[in-house]
Amino acid sequence: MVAGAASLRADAARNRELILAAAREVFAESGLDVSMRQIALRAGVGEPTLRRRFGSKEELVAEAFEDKVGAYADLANAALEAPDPAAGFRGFLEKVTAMQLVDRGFADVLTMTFPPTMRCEQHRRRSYEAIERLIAKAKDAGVLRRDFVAEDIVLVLLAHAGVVGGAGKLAGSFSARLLAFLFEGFGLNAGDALPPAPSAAQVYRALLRLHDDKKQG
Amino acid sequence: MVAGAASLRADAARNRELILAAAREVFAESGLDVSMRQIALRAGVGEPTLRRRFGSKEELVAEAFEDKVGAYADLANAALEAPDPAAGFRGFLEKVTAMQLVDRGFADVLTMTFPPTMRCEQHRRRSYEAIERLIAKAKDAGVLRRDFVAEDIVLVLLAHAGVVGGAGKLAGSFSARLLAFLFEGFGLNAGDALPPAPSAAQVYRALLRLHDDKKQG
DNA sequence: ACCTAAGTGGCGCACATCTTCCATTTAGGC
DNA sequence: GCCTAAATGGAAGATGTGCGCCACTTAGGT
Repeated sequence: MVAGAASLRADAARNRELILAAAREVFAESGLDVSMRQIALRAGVGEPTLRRRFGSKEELVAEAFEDKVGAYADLANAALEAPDPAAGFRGFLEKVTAMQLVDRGFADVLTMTFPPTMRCEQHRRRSYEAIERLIAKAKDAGVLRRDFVAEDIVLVLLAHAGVVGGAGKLAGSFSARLLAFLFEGFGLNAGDALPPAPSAAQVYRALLRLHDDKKQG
Repeated sequence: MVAGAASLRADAARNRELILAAAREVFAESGLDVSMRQIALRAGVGEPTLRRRFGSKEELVAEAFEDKVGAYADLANAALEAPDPAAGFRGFLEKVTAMQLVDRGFADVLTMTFPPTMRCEQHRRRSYEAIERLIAKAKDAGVLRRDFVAEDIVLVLLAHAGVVGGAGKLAGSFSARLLAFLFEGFGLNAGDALPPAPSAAQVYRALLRLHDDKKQG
């Protein structure tokens, strides 16, 4: 087979893909804190099989999200092509946070680092270079405050992950509002109107739901 | 005894306080995701004793943080007295986020809600009223954007909790920088310089450390 | 068709957590 | 000082998790 580990028997390779697909599903729904057993169950294979293919959860996570981290790096590079530096920079953050919004596992992956040998980490480094150039371009165009640094992107991803992880059904609403505040703080397109805020009752219910989740797991 | 549950034998009441003190310590260090056993161990009591006094972790958390949530509400009210509305509002958020910074458990507590009967929740409601007035005052003084709402405070607390929870040793640095960006986005004291950013290498190590933490537990 | 090695998963082990039961201990009114 | 009811924690059950053994199955070259 073209992909994956070298010289794997056909049925084994198929199971490997089943596992990766299942892992992507489960991680997206429930974040990275799921048991290997749940993933094996979803994939329809036994636990030992999962463990044989992926020695640790770290390996599984890295491989399951390799494509998405690659897409993340591609996004950063694509943003460099945008004619308007402000729109490019802003669009990049909007797209990335949207990915965090629909994949709780990916939100976590974006805020960790892997051993440098993994492809995931190489994508991350590739993205870093693009991001630095993206920032420089925006600064040169005068649309981004000059004391902004590439590490602030990590700050954004951490803050956004915290919001989407804790806001339950209001994640989308809070996400858009956080971005609006931050864009304003970054010096991008000053004076824009905020997206609508949730009501106090909605917030109360959303935080109560989060609380119930913690009780269960 | 004056405090706590009614008509508890002296030794039982003492153990109750030991448990609360231990819980505050452990929660502050490691967040709310610690086992009841660890808390019992730290308190020097058996698990069944802990469970008898506090039927669920929810109760224990609520009581352990009651004072801090009360202090939070007091902060909001005290901020109303500040002569400068901008400084009052800003100082409130700085103090609250500082509390999140030194107490990982409190950071989580601030972003959940409890059943309305608990004192914790009553403090939260008290704080909500003060915050609404604080916001109105700042808006009237023209130092806060008019589309800001009280629910955005929750947004700040969620985002900040995400940052301090995920940044490891860089929590302080990231915290200050996030606040600076948000204050700018809120329309407070425009044009301030940012606090210094961490280096790329520091960020890499901090996120690697977070990653190791996840591997362990 | 057959045979061998790769692949598989049921089963059991070790460990951590939450929960309950009950024999022992101890506080504090008398 | 005694005696009772309150309080305690060791021990054991139930569940969920990571891990390894080993007999069974099956792919795929011959």
